[in-house]
Amino acid sequence: MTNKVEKFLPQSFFRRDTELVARDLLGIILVRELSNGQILKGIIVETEAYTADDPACHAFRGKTASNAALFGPVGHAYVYLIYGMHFCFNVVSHTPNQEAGGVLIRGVEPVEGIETMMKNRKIDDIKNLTNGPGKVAQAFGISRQLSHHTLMEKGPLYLVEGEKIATNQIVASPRIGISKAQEMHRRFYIRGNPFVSL
DNA sequence: CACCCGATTATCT
DNA sequence: GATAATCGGGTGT
Repeated sequence: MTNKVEKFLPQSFFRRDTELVARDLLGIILVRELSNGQILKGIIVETEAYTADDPACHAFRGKTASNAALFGPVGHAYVYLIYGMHFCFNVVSHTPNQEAGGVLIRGVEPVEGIETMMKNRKIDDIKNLTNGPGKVAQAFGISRQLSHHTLMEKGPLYLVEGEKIATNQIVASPRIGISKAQEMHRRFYIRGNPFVSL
């Protein structure tokens, strides 16, 4: 009869090497609280790490108005519009001696609020519901309004602890859709999980 | 299933 | 004017 208490992630979790955070975010629960009080939850199953010294990172050419969140406090959200029509959600995380960095959330396994996610996505097929960064954002109702927002406390969008993923179940591979630094293996996913994008 | 391509717009060159 | 950390629909095998 023990109540399962949601444990938030401390700032120290995000103030570490971005690649390590990307690995450790696998298995973490993403929680969305809609304005009507409805809760959406999903387990993070696919991530990508981007650091300021990486040519593929939005922060590589320095701070601008659009990538400012990447330079802001760790444990907050960085949301941007891609290809004029999709939002992508990142978790700001980097070591104290780096000025910027973040982890792109590419895939989650839906846990709660699946009906609402299907409505948001205007599809009925669970396999295509949240297996891609734009799909996650659409299913969870994440737009740029949530950029800069903290993910470390109760609110419209936050992260809580989940099941620990064994190291031997984590696969590293090249990142998707980038034209630079394709040789770096900074995409991580849970082996065999059906909500991994590729 | 694989491959190709158009949609749509903020941001930077 | 070109590009972009994507998606989904179309065509052909």
